[in-house]
Amino acid sequence: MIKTRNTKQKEKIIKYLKENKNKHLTIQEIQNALEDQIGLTTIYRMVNCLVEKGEIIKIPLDNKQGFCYQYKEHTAECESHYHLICEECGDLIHFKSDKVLNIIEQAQEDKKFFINNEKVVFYGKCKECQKNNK
Amino acid sequence: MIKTRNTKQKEKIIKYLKENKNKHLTIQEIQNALEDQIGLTTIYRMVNCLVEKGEIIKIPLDNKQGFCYQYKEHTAECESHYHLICEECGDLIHFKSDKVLNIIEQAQEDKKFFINNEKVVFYGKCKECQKNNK
DNA sequence: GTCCGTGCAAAAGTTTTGCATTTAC
DNA sequence: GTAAATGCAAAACTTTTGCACGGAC
Repeated sequence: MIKTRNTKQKEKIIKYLKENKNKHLTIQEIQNALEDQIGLTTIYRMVNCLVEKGEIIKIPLDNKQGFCYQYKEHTAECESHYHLICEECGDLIHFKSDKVLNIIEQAQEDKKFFINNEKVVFYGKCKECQKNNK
Repeated sequence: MIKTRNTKQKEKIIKYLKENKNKHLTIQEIQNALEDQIGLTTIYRMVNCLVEKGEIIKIPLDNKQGFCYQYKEHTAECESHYHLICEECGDLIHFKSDKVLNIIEQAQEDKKFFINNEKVVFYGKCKECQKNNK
């Protein structure tokens, strides 16, 4: 499914994703943000197309079913950021560490597995949730 | 939802999970494996209860909706294993690396985020799928 | 004019909930 | 006997599919 034509819907979805490169958006959030109600079907199709083309990443949510999406960052500033997802509140935090690169190399050597550098996820408990239930 | 009573269903589900500590099972796989058809509802409730009690982990699947579950390993042999999930075929591979511990410490320091050592996921492409589409 | 993209409705898949029945204690 | 666990049916939710219509080219 490769979308080649320029449509108003396509433009608006991509514009919104680009304006929110630092956020991880669910399909619902994308639809709610776009005032002139674009059909869910269209958003799903567009987003899946962008995932296939490698322009955005798809991250599974932990505490509920579904996924969130994020435009890939190509600036130096946001390079090599990883994801911390709180198992309790579902919050998604960016995390930078050059140590992950070593692991990526090791997986390549040990298992011949190619790790997608943009999609490394650590689940656990965020600062706030740690406070709340102790 | 705290299950306290001992029932046949509970016993069988836990027995099966324990016997398959090295596997990541979906709800469907658990149901199919247990000959005397235990209701899906019961399996969902039991599994969620075990997740809450911290006896098993819940890992989101990448290429389709849903989750898989695995009994926590407490033996030295399986300690500190992490997960490689193929974005293409959905295969889940175990991976050991002591380098992850450094990252866990760093997340604690930088972000005050407590990473669940049993739930570290690297998405990417497995050996076979790398071969298949080049 | 052709055919791709959209959006509605419907379907498919996963997980949760309500409720009557069964079972553990 | 009481309260908890089970399991069916139905609901809730997310995602996909079929199909007719509209718009891009």
